[in-house]
Amino acid sequence: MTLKPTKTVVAPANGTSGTRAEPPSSNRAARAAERRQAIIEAALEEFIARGFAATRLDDIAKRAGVAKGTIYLHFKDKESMFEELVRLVIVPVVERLTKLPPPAGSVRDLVEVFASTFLREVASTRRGDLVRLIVAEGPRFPAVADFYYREVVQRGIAGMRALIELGIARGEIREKGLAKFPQILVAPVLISVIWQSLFERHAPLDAQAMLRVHLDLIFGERRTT
Amino acid sequence: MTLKPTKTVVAPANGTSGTRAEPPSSNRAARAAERRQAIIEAALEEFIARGFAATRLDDIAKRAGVAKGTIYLHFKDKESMFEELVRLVIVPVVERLTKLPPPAGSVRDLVEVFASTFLREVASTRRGDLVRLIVAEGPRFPAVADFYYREVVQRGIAGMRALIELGIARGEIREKGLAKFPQILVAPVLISVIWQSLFERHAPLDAQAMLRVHLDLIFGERRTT
Amino acid sequence: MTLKPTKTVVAPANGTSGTRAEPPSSNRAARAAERRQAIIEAALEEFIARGFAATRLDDIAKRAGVAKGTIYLHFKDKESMFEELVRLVIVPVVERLTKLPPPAGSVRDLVEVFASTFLREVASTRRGDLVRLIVAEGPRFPAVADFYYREVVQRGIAGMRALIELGIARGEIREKGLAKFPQILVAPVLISVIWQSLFERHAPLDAQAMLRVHLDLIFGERRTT
Amino acid sequence: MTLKPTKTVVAPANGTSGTRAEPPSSNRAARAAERRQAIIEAALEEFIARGFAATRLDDIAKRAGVAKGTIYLHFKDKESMFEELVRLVIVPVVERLTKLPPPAGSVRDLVEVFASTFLREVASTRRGDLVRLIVAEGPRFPAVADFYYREVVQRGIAGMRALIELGIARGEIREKGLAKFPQILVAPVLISVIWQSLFERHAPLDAQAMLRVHLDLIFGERRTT
DNA sequence: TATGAATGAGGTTTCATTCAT
DNA sequence: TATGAATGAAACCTCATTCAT
Repeated sequence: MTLKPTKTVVAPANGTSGTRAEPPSSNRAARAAERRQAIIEAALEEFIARGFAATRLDDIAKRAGVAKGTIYLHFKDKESMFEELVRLVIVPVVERLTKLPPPAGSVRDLVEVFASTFLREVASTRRGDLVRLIVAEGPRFPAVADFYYREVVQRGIAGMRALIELGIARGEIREKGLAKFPQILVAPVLISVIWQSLFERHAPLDAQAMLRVHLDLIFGERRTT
Repeated sequence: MTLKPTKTVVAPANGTSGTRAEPPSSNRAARAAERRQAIIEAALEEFIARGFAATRLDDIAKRAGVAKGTIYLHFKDKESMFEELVRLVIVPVVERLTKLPPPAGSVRDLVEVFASTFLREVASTRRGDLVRLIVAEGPRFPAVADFYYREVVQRGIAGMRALIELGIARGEIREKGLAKFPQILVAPVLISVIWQSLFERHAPLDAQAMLRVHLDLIFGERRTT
Repeated sequence: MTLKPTKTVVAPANGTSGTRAEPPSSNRAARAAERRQAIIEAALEEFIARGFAATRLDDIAKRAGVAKGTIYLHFKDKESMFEELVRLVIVPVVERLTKLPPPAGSVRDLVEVFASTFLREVASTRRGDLVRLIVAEGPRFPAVADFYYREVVQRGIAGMRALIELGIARGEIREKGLAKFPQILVAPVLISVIWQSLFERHAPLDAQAMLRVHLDLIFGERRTT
Repeated sequence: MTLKPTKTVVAPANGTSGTRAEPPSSNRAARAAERRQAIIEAALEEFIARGFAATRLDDIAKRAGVAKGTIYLHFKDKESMFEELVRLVIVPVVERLTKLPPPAGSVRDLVEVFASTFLREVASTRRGDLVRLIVAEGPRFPAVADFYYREVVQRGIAGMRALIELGIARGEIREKGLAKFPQILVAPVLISVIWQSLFERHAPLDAQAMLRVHLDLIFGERRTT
């Protein structure tokens, strides 16, 4: 449950840090941090691809380019690796989103910018699959579901609700009941994420377009596109 | 929870229940069908509770009250049992839903009846978890995802689209873009299902109420409650 | 801690039970019991030869002629196998010893018969090594030490004390303090057991002769050898 | 196998404790010897507490306050560390005991002083557990058993035998057979050591008192306490 | 048809040992 | 000399699958 703040290893003076498989970087601590990062990324890929139970630590190690034992220098066991992983990936996303919008312009613009950013940065990336992973494993990992609820869902709902109430107050939103169910606002975004994972090859979905239609429903049709 | 379309197992009239000391049914074929049904139900419970990989055939057998070997008399292996299971559970639901609506009254009424039925019969039952199970395991079981897409999603989308177009034609629905994204119509329902599984203990969600608000968005506020 | 009374599988009607590696005996239960017995014997050998930690379940399985998994059909894990093993081996020995002596003749004769029996049946057999095993692993297996104390040591001490007091009352034993330390009576026996395990190849020890000298010390020299 | 009493580690008189910030000793050699001693003590504790196989070098290192790698600067590997350890601990004890008694007074006094000293210095200290450790690991470490036999047992037996023969010659000991089995003389001491390790919490044993009773058996009851 | 004991491949985890720093 | 991150062989244990009864 402790958060292990990713060992904010300040990139060593030489600029050669960063991407994987780099030649031996400056000091030991930095190399360790690199390995850790490689493990995290590899684990995320594997967990997303196979789910928790079907993921083999062997594969994670191989993908990360480390020995199996090395994983245990960074994580207590498979289970806590999974839980910590979710935190490690979610936290920076949440941080970015919370400090995002300089609240200017109409509520609709605000929502649209926000949702578009989310779609761009989450829905169509590995992090989108993470959402599906949480949906999939949540019931078996209450700690993960709890964390996700507290850090993402609850805050998200609260933020949406504030926006909706602002919209209602300003007359941008007609449907007053919406304030009770901010989930409706983000429903299509979640649908997009899941759709991409499961049905993209059957029928691609233009998430951005769908989002605009949804916002039209809420805010009324746009005059100027 | 009991699913049994199979209920056509009405005990045939012969009294030859003889061979051993079993209480309920009569001939071998019937007993086999019963066992099969028990296995299906047990497997569904277990798969939903733990996911595919973490489910043990041992537990399924125990829950079904049969020996482990018996499972292999009915299913080739764990994987095909899972795939077949999804079909077995989905098919009757789809059948029921397709022959549902005596198409009378307004489109909104139609949608509302339909969605309410769905919420009642699916979202708040074991079958709701099945949806989450498919979301969870879909990527590892393309056959399942494909089947689900063909049988449920595609038809559902088509049906929704027809309804939406009818609504637009009749003037009940203003937002014409909706016909391109019928997903929006069902988005809150899916949200409900997922919410129940993951966050119910944090914050219960009144799915029916949320649905009404959503329909208000689409059809305009109801005059008479 | 439960004792699992060795599944007193009454030897099947045919006399072909018993020693290992027998061709498939009558019924399944019997075969299972045979396997169980083979595992117990193999485990005892291995634990004695290597100690708890250094013993590999793989080797036990190999020696017992079963697959690794089979062990887990009979024992929860390595640790409880070890603990149960000690019980399984000790119980019958204790039973035999407790119902042993038809109390006739002098105390010395009684003690000598008893101790000789013990030396013959325990000290110079695999069961002697078991004593050393318990000495070795006792501190890490309090449950084993406790069981051994309750079942063997405490009873043994009590029995010895009764004998000693009888000897004192009859005038066979002069040293009255002995009743407070019955351990002295059995000390040479234990020494023998340990000596055999460790130093036999350096200098063999005639346990029976040593025992006689020790008894001479206690009861006074024998008139007739 | 090298023996290094090393206790010549008296800090040399130079004050050049400089290089880093260590409190106690002065030059490199001295610091190394200190570390070595710390490792030895830590290892002894751990081996006694857990046995050879279950002891982790990690724990030894931690307890000794050195890094894991440092151990390998002093010992070839775990196994030879164990063997060397036994020697290192036993040698000084043997030395002390061999040069102990200025042989004066009765044989009984001699034996009593000797055994009491042993009980005080060995049986009730960490070194007592070492005896149990040797009993436990002896069969797997012939080198250890051999060494122990040569250095301790053989000498001890010889010494005891000499004393016993002296006692017999002087008429202090009646039982002539004792000379053939000096083991009897020390049996209660060994019993004490083992008893302390295994059963002390069940029933404490007054080793000194037991020893006196035993000596009374051999030498006849004491007239004057 | 039904059983469940038996199997053994394969997974997670530990830990003695090495080696670049 | 000392470190401790990294390794990977090897241990324990699980569980899908088989097959004699």
